[in-house]
Amino acid sequence: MNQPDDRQQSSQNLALEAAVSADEPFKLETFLPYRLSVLTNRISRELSKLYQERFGLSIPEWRVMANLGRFAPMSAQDVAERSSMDKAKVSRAIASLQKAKLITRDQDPKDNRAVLLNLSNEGRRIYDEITPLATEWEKLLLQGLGTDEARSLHQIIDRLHRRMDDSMA
Amino acid sequence: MNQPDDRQQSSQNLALEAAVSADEPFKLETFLPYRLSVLTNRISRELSKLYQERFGLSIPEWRVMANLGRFAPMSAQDVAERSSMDKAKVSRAIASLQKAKLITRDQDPKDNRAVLLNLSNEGRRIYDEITPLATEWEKLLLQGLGTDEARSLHQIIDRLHRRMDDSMA
DNA sequence: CATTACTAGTTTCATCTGAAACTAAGTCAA
DNA sequence: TTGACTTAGTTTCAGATGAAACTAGTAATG
Repeated sequence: MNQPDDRQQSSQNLALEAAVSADEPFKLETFLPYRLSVLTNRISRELSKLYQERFGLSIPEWRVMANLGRFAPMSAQDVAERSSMDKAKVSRAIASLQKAKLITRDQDPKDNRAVLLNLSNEGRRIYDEITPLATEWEKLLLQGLGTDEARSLHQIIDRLHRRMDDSMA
Repeated sequence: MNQPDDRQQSSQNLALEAAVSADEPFKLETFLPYRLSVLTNRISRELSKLYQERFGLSIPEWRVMANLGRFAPMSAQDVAERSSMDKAKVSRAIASLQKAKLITRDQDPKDNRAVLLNLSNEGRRIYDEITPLATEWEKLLLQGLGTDEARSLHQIIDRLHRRMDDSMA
């Protein structure tokens, strides 16, 4: 009746276990990439309401604007790098932002392939409207943490990025 | 062409700004939801190679398997809740896993709408092959952090989830 | 029981997505 | 110069996505 379950052998049988926990069951609920992903998607979904519902901006569109608001003039390539979005996505976001007249697109005099992106006046107006809301939202979220933890989180993110740079890719 | 941009003051001026004032420019590069999203997408993309390239599993498919490996038998609904994926996505992942014979799908005797999901033998075999690799990968990633930081990160994730539960949605 | 409301899971639809092909422009080297 | 190579950005294509409609079964109320 009781089917033998040999997939997880009791550790007595395995005197020579490697230290690396081959017999420990995999715990999804503490698997960090998974946890990060669940949390982040949740946060993104919620936050995106802020600019989707009220301003009709998609996430990629908002990201382009957010980058331009801070670093314009930039090329599409610059935006893609800074935002970790692929260039097709950036290209599409740029196209629709231009159609909505929220950004301007001028030829780069130094490189005829490239394009100089800026927020339009209207784009800047919207940017100036969204950013305080975003900041406010973030502040609300971070009230779940102590300032030490918030700082710590930033540091951890830095370190994980560095780790990815070095050893994971 | 080049409009003067008086909204974004050159950063030298800002060293002494009051902490929270409304006139501080929005700093995308320290905006936490954005940073989390960039990092997480990067991690997910990289990690997913582990089960995509070698086992042909998509991210949703692997998530379903990971949940079943740990908590089966479960309904599709259970999986959706646990993994924070919407039910359509789960449904599609289940369909393709069943086609690949990696899971079994039985009627729940207590509720004819619901379905009892389990890993098949083959599914379990693959699960048992992937999980040590995933664990290993995670360990590699976490070598960027001290154990204190890793623990702290888990706690921070918990707190942010709680914060979302309470006040953000 | 009926009627109504709800839940599990699937399907449809319009949109979004990433990868790769593509166009056009710049660079390099002989 | 020319040709080979690289880069910026767009487009194409096949597949993935989320929202909402839908089907079928369950629960709650009278």
